[in-house]
Amino acid sequence: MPEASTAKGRATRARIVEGAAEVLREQGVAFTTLDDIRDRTRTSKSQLFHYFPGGKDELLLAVAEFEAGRVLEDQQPHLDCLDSWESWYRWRDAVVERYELQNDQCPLGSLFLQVGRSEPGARAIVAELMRQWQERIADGIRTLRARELIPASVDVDRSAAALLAGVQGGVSIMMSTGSSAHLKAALDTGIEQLRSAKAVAERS
Amino acid sequence: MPEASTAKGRATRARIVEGAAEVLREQGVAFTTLDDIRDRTRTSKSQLFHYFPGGKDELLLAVAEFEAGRVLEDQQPHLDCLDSWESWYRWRDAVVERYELQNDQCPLGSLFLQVGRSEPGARAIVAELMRQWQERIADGIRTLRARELIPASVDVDRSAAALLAGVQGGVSIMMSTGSSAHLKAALDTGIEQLRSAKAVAERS
DNA sequence: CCAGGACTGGACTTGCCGGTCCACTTTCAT
DNA sequence: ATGAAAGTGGACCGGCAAGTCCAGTCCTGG
Repeated sequence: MPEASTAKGRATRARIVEGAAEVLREQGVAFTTLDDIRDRTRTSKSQLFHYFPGGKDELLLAVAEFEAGRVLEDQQPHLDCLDSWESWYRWRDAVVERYELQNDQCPLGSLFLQVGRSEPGARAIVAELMRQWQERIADGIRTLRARELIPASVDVDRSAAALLAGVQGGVSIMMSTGSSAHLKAALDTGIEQLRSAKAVAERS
Repeated sequence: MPEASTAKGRATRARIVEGAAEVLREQGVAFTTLDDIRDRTRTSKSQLFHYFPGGKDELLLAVAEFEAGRVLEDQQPHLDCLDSWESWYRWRDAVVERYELQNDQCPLGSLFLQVGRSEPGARAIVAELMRQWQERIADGIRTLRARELIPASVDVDRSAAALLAGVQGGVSIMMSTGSSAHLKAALDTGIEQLRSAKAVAERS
């Protein structure tokens, strides 16, 4: 993978990835051709193959990486300070809003399915995103525990895993139904479970 | 959509759908051609188009319907009697086992992404499956409430929605990571939340 | 037994789309 | 300034897979 060595080249490469991401979100991987991407990014076939010698697969992989980065970036500010119940609800709102905006397109999900089997790289990208995301949530839960908002008995990693699963499921259900009800339900019950953990612990 | 009018015809149609489902699970929609399906089902192009005049899309839709049916069928016995904590854990085990077996293939997910945008029918199938599935879970929760294992204050529909979201997310994460940890975490914390609801209610 | 429709086989067409090629222009180091 | 390397444009190729066609064969009812 020959990295572009001039400023112009790097700009073109970036333009391709971002433009491709747009088109892919709009049309879905299955219905997007290199020509669509070429049109959108005002480039030519040779440029596409110049920057991505591995062809479409390599380009899709780059887009997947790009999109994966954005997922966390968008939540960064909220994920960074999950230290009070209010902050957890702010995060909740941010997640819901983010996915409501890009109504029924989960760029990563579809990208993964397209490249998935052939490229182990795609799996790695998604797996790594999940790992980081979950770690951030776990950090937030640990903060709560440090502040004694929840008891020490809470299984941090399992709670984080469950919460993440709820978000993923909420999003994927939203894609077929168009409604964010499940996403909200998952987030709300997940947070409430944490909040109620103290009560449960104290009673026993 | 001319339904086959002879026994032989119906058998062939069924063979096509079931065989196509197999191939699709094995290779993924993106990498499956009509010829693959033709080979597997020992049929010919003309038969494929005879039974599915709408071409590949129509066939994929039929497969989606078939797969959707199986999802609920497989859980039917457990979903039907969610009346004790033990039964909930049996259901949990059944779900985990089911998805661990078909390791990294969510037939519906990928089918949806392929046909999705073009055919509103695909959305409808998935949405309907979700609706029914959630309703079954909600029924189970209502049973618990009727037996006073959980307090009346529990929001049945929201809890069911959250649980379903957790399952969906757990499955989709499993597809990229290969691990069922998230699915288990989501199911376990979901059920535990129900169990602890009584404690929380009594304390307040 | 014999029409007529249901069903089957597979060769053929068609168009799309990933990928290649090469001629050309721009950039930049010396 | 100049030539090599980087970057760009777009015509072209070739294969693949969806979809068509028609010539059959097999049921079924009368």
